[in-house]
Amino acid sequence: MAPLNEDQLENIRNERKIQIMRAAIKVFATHGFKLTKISLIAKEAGISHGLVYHYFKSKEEVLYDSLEWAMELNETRKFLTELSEMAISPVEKLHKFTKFALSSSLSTSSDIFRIIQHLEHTEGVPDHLLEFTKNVGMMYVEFFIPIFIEGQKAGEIIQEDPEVLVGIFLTIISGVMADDPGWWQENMDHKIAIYLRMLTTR
Amino acid sequence: MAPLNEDQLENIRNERKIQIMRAAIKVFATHGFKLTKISLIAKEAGISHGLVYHYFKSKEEVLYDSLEWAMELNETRKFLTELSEMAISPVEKLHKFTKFALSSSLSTSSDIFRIIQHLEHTEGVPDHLLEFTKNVGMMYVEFFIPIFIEGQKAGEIIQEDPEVLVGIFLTIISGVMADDPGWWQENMDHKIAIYLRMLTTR
Amino acid sequence: MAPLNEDQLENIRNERKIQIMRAAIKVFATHGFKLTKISLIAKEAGISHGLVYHYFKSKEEVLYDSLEWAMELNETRKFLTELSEMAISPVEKLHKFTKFALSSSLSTSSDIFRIIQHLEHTEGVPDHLLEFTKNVGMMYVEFFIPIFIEGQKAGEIIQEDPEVLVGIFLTIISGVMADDPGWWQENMDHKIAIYLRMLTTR
Amino acid sequence: MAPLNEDQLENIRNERKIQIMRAAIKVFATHGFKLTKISLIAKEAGISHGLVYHYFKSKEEVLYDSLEWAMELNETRKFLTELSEMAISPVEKLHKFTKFALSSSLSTSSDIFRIIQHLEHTEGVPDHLLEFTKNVGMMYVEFFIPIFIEGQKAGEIIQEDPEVLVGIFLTIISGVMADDPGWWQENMDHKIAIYLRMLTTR
DNA sequence: TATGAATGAGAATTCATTCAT
DNA sequence: TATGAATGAATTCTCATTCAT
Repeated sequence: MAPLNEDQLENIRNERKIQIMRAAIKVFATHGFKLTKISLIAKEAGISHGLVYHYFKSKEEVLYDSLEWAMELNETRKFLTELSEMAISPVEKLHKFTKFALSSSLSTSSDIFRIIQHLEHTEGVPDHLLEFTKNVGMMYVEFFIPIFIEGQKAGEIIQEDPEVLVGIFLTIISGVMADDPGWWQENMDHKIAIYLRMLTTR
Repeated sequence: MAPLNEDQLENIRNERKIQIMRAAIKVFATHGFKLTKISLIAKEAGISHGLVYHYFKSKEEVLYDSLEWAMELNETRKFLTELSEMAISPVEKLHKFTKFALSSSLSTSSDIFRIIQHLEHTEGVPDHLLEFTKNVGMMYVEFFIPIFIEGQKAGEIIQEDPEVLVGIFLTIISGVMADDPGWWQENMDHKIAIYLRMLTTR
Repeated sequence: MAPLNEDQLENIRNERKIQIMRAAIKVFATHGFKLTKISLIAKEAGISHGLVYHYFKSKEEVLYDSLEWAMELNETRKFLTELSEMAISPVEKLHKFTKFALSSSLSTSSDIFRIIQHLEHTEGVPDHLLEFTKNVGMMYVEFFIPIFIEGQKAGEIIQEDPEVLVGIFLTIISGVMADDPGWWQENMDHKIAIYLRMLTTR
Repeated sequence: MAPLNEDQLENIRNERKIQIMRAAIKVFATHGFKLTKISLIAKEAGISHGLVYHYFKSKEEVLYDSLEWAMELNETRKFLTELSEMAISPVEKLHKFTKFALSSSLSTSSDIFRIIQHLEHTEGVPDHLLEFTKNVGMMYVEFFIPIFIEGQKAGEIIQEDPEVLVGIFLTIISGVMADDPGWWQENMDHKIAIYLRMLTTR
């Protein structure tokens, strides 16, 4: 067999990396940074722990690269894009988003959420990671502000400072996702409807 | 010189123990069980790490005793009692409670909340601690159910299964307290008012 | 470069384990369980203390596995088998055994003896270890009873309850091995001959 | 009441010291030096652990002083003196001594034995303690040599180098005392009689 | 003289990281 | 690229010793 050419090698390398990062995201989300053992990531990825250090310099780099990678292919971002293009009312958009956030507890996107929340409450997080988390938060806010304004224009959403409303809307979702998403799984639509009453006119 | 008499010793012992437990609650709330270092509790309490083991058998006992102690003097419990006796409407009670929960972020009561949430999401927590956390949760639910029913009778609160309403009300507060209480400090009354709209009739 | 193949790894692993167990037996024999420091075993084995935990879960497991391993290759057991097949008189067998036991003071077999005695006089030894020690003791008794009976039939050994005789014979050897085997090295045959007079007719 | 005079104070002081030393001998005999906790001695003596340090500089001094004290009032020494004055045959003396040694397992004298044996097998024992142990050993040897010679003259004891015989006699007793005195308690006279057969003519 | 509170050195164990193969 | 052997820093817990009262 001819030796693999560089591109192919690069591909293999990338796939290995992705395999590790996918595992890392999952494990970091469950245990947080400090309590995540490299050996657990390795096990989850089905490789030896030594190999992790061929692709990443340190545990911290595993985290950082994994987050970056996860954000790039982020389903949430995709979901937001799709959402923005849907022909439904603003409040229906909020409903859909909330449902997505709470029900996707097993997907990468909620894992990212959880990791970022961990980081925000952790001391000694390196600057570039902190900045990263801020940016992610900002992305959401900037996405929802126009939707809220639109909702207010349509008379669906109450007349309050949109930033405050988005803030309430997102901190609560974020808190709930981190705290007890399980509770919401049953009768989710109904519960979300109640939840959104705080924002809607009648 | 005569040794200290029994009362004096008892006092020192009690005060030291409380001093340690107060520190422990704070540190456990910040870092969770596993990541809390005894040395940090000791530092926070201003004593040597060895002394902690003079008063407690193990890190786990520090946690358990501290939680028990904190629950006994629990401001939340006291607050609930006072609240139940106030001559205000049910919704106003919910408002007051929410405000108390979110504003007391620097006090012991929110620390307890946070610790218990940590424990609930942690594997390998010993049974007696798990039971403890369940009981605390139950206490809140049982306190609020009657208030919601009363509110529904008065036409202030929407006609939904009270258990579901209490569930939403408490999971959100709990999640928010654990996640980002800081955000709520500014303009708290206003934000709470919006928050409660999800429960209230118009 | 290719990683080591499975056989090579298995070899390294086994050799290291044996290297550690050999060191452990020696150190446990000298200091007993509690006072044996893992760091000392590691030093004796020429490795870092961390590596011990790569091969064993805990100090207790080091002890247990080492004993098990030592018993399997146990020279004493081998010696007993050989002894039983020798064409010599029962009393000569006792002589040979005693000599073996006392002269092998620097070998693994007396170390095992010593460790087991330590364990028998120690509180809080886990059950599986206790059982282990009992079995070893029983093995010896069961081996010697027939030899004593044979000696009695041949008129070489005095007519007393064989169990009592074996008991005296073994407790003394065991005590002496643990206490002061050095004293016996000089003129051993002569001393043993005197020792055995307590059992023999004339 | 008049204050106690100096002699009385000295007496109290001495009694306290003795109370501690008595406890210490017992505990050291059971656990050996390193594993003996000062707190356990204190408990056994019914005092606080702090008080031990009023009477002794260190754990080591507790051991040394206790041994010295125990040797001075030593029942064994007394027993030896009495024994030497008894109007019985040398072999009967050996029998009586053996019985005393093995049956006094609950008395101070066997505790001393055990402690000394511990020390002999322990590294890093300070010189003055080592010397002490040697002297004790010598005392026994010197006491028994004449008895053996007398026994040989009387034709009761076999014609061998008395030093060797005393050596065998004492190392075995010492070993057995340390190892498993319990086994001998039942039918002791009978067992001792067998034991002494190794020394006696027929 | 007496107590037990307080300290800190030392030992078991875990785990990120490096390295030989 | 891949493995897991090897190291050592960090953390929990114990206990001799000191000290305030």
